[in-house]
Amino acid sequence: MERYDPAEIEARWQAVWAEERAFEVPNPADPAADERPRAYVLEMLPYPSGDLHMGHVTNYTMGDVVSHFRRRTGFQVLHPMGYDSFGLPAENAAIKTGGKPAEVTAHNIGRIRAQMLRMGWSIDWSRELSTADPAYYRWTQWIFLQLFERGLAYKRGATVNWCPQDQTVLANEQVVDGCCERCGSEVEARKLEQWFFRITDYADRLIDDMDQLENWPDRVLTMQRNWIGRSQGAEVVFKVVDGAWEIPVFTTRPDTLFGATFFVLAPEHPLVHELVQGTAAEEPVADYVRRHGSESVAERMRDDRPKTGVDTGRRVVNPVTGEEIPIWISDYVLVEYGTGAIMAVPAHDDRDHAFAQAFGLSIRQVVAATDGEVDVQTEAFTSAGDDAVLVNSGRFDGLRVAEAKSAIAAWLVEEGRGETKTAYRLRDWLVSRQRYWGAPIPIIDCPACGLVPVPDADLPVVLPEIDDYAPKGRSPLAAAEEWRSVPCPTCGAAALRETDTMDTFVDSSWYYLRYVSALDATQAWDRAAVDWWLPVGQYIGGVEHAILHLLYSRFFTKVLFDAGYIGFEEPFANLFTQGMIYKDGAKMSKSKGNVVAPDAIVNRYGADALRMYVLFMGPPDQDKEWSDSGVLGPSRFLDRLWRAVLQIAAATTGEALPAAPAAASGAALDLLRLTHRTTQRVTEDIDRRLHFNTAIAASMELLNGIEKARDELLLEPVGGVALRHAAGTLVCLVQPFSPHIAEELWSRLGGERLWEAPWPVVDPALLVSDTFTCVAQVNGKVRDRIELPRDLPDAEVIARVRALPKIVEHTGGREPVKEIVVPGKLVNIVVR
RNA sequence: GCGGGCGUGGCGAAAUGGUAGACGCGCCGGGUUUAGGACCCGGUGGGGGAGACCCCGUGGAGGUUCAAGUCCUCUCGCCCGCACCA
Repeated sequence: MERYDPAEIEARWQAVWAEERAFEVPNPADPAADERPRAYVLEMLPYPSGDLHMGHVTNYTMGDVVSHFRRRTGFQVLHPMGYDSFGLPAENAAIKTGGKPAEVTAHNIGRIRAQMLRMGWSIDWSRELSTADPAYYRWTQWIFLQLFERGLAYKRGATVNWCPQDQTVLANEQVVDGCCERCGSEVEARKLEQWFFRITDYADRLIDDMDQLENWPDRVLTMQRNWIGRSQGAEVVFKVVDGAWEIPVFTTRPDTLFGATFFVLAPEHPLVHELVQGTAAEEPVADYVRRHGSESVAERMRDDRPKTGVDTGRRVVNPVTGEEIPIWISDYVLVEYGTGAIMAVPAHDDRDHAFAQAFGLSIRQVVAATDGEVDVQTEAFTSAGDDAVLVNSGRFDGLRVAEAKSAIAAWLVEEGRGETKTAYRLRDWLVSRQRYWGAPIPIIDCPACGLVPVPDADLPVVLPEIDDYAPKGRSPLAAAEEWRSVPCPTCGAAALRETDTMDTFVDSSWYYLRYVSALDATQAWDRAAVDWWLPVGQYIGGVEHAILHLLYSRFFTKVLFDAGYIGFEEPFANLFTQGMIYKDGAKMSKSKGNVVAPDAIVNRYGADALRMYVLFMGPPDQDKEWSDSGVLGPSRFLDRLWRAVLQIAAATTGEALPAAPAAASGAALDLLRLTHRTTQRVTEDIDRRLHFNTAIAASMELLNGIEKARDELLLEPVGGVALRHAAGTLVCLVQPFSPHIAEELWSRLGGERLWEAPWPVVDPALLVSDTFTCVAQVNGKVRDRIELPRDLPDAEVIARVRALPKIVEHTGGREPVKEIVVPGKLVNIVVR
C-alpha cells in the first residue's frame, strides 16, 4: 500500500489553499461579502525572532482549530496574522552584527513566515501586517496624537525606572522584582522628562467593565484587578502645629483615626524641605532624603528590610482627638500612592507597628476583638471584620469597624476635615523609550509654542537612517540633527522633533483593528468593516500578557470608543489563555538548551502530527511537559488513519461521506452509533470547552472501532456503507487538527474542498441504543453488570438486578432498606 | 501577608455527584518482518489467591449522601500573580 508521506501531502495542499485563496474573507464593501454570521478568531501576534517556537505552534494551532470549526459550521472567519516587529532584540542584533534593525527584522520575518506556512494554518495572508512598517506606524502615531489632543498623552518630569543595560526607561508593568523584565538588570530610579498615557483616568472603567468579560479567565481578571488596585477610603486633612500647612492623607481605615499616634511623609513629599527649613532637623532630614534617593529599586523592595526614618521635630494635630503627634519622614511611605503622607496607627497596621517599635513611638489600641484579648503592644491587631469593635474612640465606641468607617468618614465631611476618596495602585503608562527601533513620537518641541503635534499630512514621521544605534542614555535619534531640526508647524520658528520612540506595547494595543483594513492607506481602519468584524470573537494567547498587552488594549479601545472611532468598549469578547510548554521541568529557552524546534519535528513527523500532538498533550489552559516520544502517539494515529481510509476507499464505492444506512444492524449499527457519539463528543469539546485533547482522544477511539470492525464489515454491502460513513466522518473530525492529511484522504474518498465542507451532523437516533449496561451495586459497591433493555420499567430493572447471583451473595438474604435506580445507568441495593 | 490555581498509574492525562484510570507514551509477553523512530495481537494502579474472585486505592483527616476524584470543613505540599499600596 502507498505510504503516508506527510512532507509531500502537506506541501501540495498548502499550494492548493494558497492558489484557491481558501482562507481570505471579504469586507462588507466587497461584492463577494455575504450575510453569513461572522467569527473573528485571533491569536496574539508574534514578535518575529528568527524561529517559531512551541508556544507559537500551540497558540496558533488552537486558533486554527477554532477557525476551521467555525468555518465549517457556517461562519465567515477572519483569521489574520502579523508581526510585532519593533523592539529591542532586532536593534541589539543589529548593533552586534553591524547591520540595520530594519534589515534584521525583514530577514527574521521572512524566516518565521516560512515556518508558519509549513504549519498549514488557515490564515488570511492578504491582511498580513508588520508594526514596524511605516504604513502601520503612521496610524500608531495618529492614535498617539488622538490621545495627545484629549490630554491623555502628556510629558512630565518624574522618577522613572531606568534599565542600565538597555539604556532606556521602562513602564511599571515591565519591572519585575526590581529588575528589567527583558534583560534582568537591576532597575535604577532616575528623574527624567517622559511621555505618559493617562491610563489612570480609565481605572474605574477598566475595573467596572470587567462585568462584560464573562468569558475571560478569572485569573486574568483578578490580576488586572490587583494591578489597578482600587481602594475605597477617606482623605483626612491634618493641620501642622505652628504653621499654615495642611497635609492630607489617604486611609482605608478612617475608623482607626483615634489611634493615630504619629504621622509620616514620604522622603520625596514636596513639603519635606519647607517643613524643616531653618530648624535643627534640617540637616538630618536632608541627609536621610539624600541617602534614601541613592538606593536602588531592588534594595527598596527587599521585604525583610528594617524600618528607617527621621523625626522632623514638627507636629500635626489629630483632628478627632486634638492631640499633637510627631511628623516623621520614612521611605516606607510611597510618594506616588495616595497623597504621599500617612497617619500612622501602630496598633492596627503592621508597618506602622514595626516603625513605632523601631523608634519607641506610642501605640494606642482603638479596635478590640469581641472574643478574647489582644495585646497591641506586641503585635498589630488588623482585623476589620465583624469580630472587631471600636474602643477609646469617644462617641464611636462600640461600633463595628464597618459602621465606624462610614460614621467617622461622615463626621470628617461634616467638619470639613476630610472627604471620602478612592485610591489606585495603577500608575500612568510610561510610553517613551530612548531607543531607535520603535515608532517615533510625532511631536515637535517649539521654543515659542511648546509641544506641537505633527500635522496629519506630515505623518508618518519616518524613522531616519542613522549610523550608530548604540544606546547612550538618550535616544539615538537625537544624533540625527538634520532629521531633528524642523520648522514649528504652528509658528514656523526653528524647532526640534521629539527623539524618543514609543514602547512597543503601544503598537500592539490596536493591531486587532488594523487587520480589517490592513491595506488601506487613507485611514487607520474602515468603520463599516470594524463594525462588521469586531469585537474579536475569540482571542487566544499567553497569560504573561494579563496585565500588559491585555490591559493596554482595553484602555485603547475605551479611548477610541470615547473619541467615536469605534462602537464598542471591550476589544476581546472571549479570551483563552493557553498554558506554557516545558521541557525537563523548565521553560524552553536557548540559555537552558532545552528548546525543541518545531521545524525539526515537522521534518520528522509532519506538521499534521505536530499540530495534533501539541493539542493532545493535555488541557489547553494548563502548562504541559514536552515529551519527545509523546509525538509518536498522534504520528502513529495519522499513519493508521491513512491506511484504514485508503483500504476502505479502495474496497467500497459511493460518496466521500455517504448517509448512514438505515438497514444497519449488529456490528454495522454499533459502528454507526460509535461514529455519531464521537461526532457529538468532538463537536462539544471543540465548540463549548476548547478541550482539544479529549476531542482527539475520541477520534482515536473511533479509529480503533473502525479497525476492529473493518474486516467483518467489508464482507457485506450495508457494512461497507457503514464503514465508509464512519471513515468519512472521522476524516471530517480530524480536519481542524490535521488538515493536510484530512484533505488528502477526503479527496481519495472522492470528496472536494474539505476546508469548506459542512461539519458532520449528529443523528440523535444513533446516540441511543436499545440496551444499556446496567451497573449493579450493593451498598454503593459495584458487584456486577448486566445488559438490559433500555425501556424496561424500574421495578423490572430492580428485579433483574436482584436476581443476579453475585447480588444475592452480597445481600446475604437481607431485605433491602432502599433501592436506587439511575435510569440507563445503575441500580444500587442498600442493605443493613 | 493578600489573591488565583493545582495535587489521580512509571509518564502526559480521562471521568454532567453514578463502572476511577478513557486516549496516548513507556514497559512486559507473543507474532511478523528483521534496512528502518515499522506493523499486528495480548497484558500493564497496589496487595492477596491455583482459581472464580476478594481487599485497598484519586496528598492527609473529618463530614454530607444510597453513592464522593467530584460537594462541605480543616490540614499538608507545589505553582503563579501582587506586595512597605496606608
